[in-house]
Amino acid sequence: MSELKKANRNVRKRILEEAVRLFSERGFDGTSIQLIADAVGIRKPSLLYHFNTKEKLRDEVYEKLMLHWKSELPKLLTSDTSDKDRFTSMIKALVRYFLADNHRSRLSIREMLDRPEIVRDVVREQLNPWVKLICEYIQMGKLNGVVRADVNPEAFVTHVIMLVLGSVAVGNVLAAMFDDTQEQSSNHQLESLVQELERILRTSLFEPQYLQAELKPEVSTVEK
Amino acid sequence: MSELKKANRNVRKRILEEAVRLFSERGFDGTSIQLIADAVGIRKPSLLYHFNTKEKLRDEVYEKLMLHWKSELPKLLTSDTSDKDRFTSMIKALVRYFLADNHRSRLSIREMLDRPEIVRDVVREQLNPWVKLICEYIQMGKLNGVVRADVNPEAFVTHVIMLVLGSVAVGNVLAAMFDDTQEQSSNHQLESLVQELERILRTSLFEPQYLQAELKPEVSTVEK
DNA sequence: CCTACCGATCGGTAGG
DNA sequence: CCTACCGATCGGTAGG
Repeated sequence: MSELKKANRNVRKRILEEAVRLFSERGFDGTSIQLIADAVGIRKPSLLYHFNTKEKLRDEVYEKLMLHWKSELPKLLTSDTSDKDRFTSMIKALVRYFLADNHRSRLSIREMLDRPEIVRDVVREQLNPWVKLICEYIQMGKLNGVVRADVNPEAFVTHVIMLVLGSVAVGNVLAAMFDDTQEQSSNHQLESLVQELERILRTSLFEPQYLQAELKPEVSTVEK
Repeated sequence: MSELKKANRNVRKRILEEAVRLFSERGFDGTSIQLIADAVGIRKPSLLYHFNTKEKLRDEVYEKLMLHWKSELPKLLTSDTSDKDRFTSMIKALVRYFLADNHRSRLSIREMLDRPEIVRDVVREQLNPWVKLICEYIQMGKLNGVVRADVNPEAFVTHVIMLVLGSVAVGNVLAAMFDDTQEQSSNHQLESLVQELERILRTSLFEPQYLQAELKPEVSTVEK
């Protein structure tokens, strides 16, 4: 019996993996459960045994996305480093997370486009306290003179997330504007995109005198 | 006969309008031609008389998106203002265009996610010369000492587009992170988002001594 | 611009 | 986890 349960859990896991991949590549409406079942190597009704409806599958896919931050944000924000380092490591964590698997960023953006009201509610309920804490740190940075006085903390944080998500999800599509030859190694493109992203954020957040290399690029862990 | 043609063109136009709206809200795969026909107030086969297939309709929707920049970019870039003003007015034009109708930004992002290879090719063919010109201006700005020496022109321009698209398309979804009460006027949210966007770009592009208010916010024309 | 109609595929169920 | 099957909807065509 425990054998069966373990086997079931493995199939469940594989269904979720293929769903993540296909939803991110083709969108929810562009992906039939038949297609997911084929990718896993099972029949459609078997998939529906694990996830009663297509909606349930979607919900679980996105739940997994949020779960990471619900557990990670508290850790990042309660570490006892200086404000400046804390903010820096926040951005690094963001970049690292989405860079490790670019399905995650595409999935996030698609969900914001497809179900804006639902994402609004989830984001508000789950992220609000942590994100407000970040803003308080930025405010403290202003008082310290580390952070520029004209920064709008809420809007700034929003743009940080937007830039990271955007760079990973569609960065190399937009960067094609500059290819005059054929497509070059998109990995190098993404790397310089992330480097410039960090420069932009660093420069626009901190007062000039604190502008040494707080945000060293660290893009070695590009994968998949 | 000319009466008929005029009537036909009006229906065609209305089909395109509803397609733009529905594709941007629900995505291509999430929008049936039946749904579009209903919105226009005609039958499905009538829609297919104007656009032989659903793909043709999609193509024309996105062609309209590109056409604007193919005609606008040359004008913006050949105006004889200073480099600094030129770059500033570029960003203003970007913001104004996408702010005027947020379907445009959602549509653009969706297409980048759904058909990355096709968008790559279109973007490379249509935008490459103009976007490279922008980079040359930034390079000149570096030599003048107006632009910061550590700017990566290509990556910077990519991020500019990403920030504008992202802010208009999903800005108020992300900004919900900060609502602790109910949803506040999302118009005000978007306004401060754009203002911070311009601050970030200005600060990270120009050398400090050229940092007066080149990019005055100008968000009064929010519509739809 | 319409009615009438098509095969294919959609998400999902019955029953084992 | 499977076979067999369901009604509904998909994009599209014939013909006027």
